[in-house]
Amino acid sequence: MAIVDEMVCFSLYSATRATTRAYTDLLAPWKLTYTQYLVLVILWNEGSQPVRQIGEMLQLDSGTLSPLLRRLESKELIDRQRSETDTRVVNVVLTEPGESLRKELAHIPEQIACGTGLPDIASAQALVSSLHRITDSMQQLPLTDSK
Amino acid sequence: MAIVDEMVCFSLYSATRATTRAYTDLLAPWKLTYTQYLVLVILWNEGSQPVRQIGEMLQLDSGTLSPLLRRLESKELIDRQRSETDTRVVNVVLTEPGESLRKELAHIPEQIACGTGLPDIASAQALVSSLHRITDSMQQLPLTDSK
DNA sequence: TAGATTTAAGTTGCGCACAATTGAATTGCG
DNA sequence: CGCAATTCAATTGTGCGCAACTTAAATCTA
Repeated sequence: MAIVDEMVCFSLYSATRATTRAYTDLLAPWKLTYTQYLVLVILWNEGSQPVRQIGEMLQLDSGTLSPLLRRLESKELIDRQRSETDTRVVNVVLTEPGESLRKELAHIPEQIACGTGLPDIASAQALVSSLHRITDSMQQLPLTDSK
Repeated sequence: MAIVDEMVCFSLYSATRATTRAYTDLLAPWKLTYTQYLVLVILWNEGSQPVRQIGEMLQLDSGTLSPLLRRLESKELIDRQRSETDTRVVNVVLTEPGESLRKELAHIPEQIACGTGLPDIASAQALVSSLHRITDSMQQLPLTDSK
């Protein structure tokens, strides 16, 4: 293997940047980034969530999320409400404009669907499960620090 | 489709970050990033290249490459030599330490190979071609700006 | 050949990704 | 109960990715 695997990683890297650019273009009229969009998708689908939950779903830490949420807040798409039962926790809540953005952005999944160029659902699902396997197995790398 | 496709993009995004983290861990003893490693791989395999060529191969512009090359230069792994025939062009050349790093990092592709968890070359190649298709088709998105 | 266009590399600025640290609050345990 | 350990969010600092712009040089063209 070896060379092929470096190709796997590089083509992953390329494909991700290409899709992120596509989202960037689609989201440009709203000046949203792909990651900001992902947070909104979570809130639309799952309702209000603590920062920690969002971080768990997206595998992002507060170092990424805190400033990102600040930006969404300054766009008035979300509110941050400190929990009363546990004041360490900050709950992220959609504002009314954030809620109504859902319909406005409803066209995006479809556009991305075309963008992938995948022929059918089956091949998309096959790809997804293949990618999940890589993600899992990469996360379990032993780190046999070899120097 | 729609939801599945957002899943394709998100699992791409996750898999890429997982592999990048794996490279980061493997490269930590040398304090190199994945992108810096990619530049070195190009130089090892293709020899000295102008910045523009490297950018074409990695699909990165000078806004990313210039500071990255500066860092590789300050580590004394590369030299930047302005072309004599066309003084706009800067040729990136491996130094002796940069050259010899090749053997020192020869274990990495294998480690990554294990990390992917892919069963055989055939499935790796299938994945790569699937990813290439996505990259190409994403890059050709019409951008029918819909607002 | 002179001037316009194009090209190469660099710079600036912004946002994400992530490691490391901080500070405050809660939980667990003796 | 009281203190140590843990948890949550935020902050700081570094590097990448990319858009927009700058500068200098080469090329094209009238």
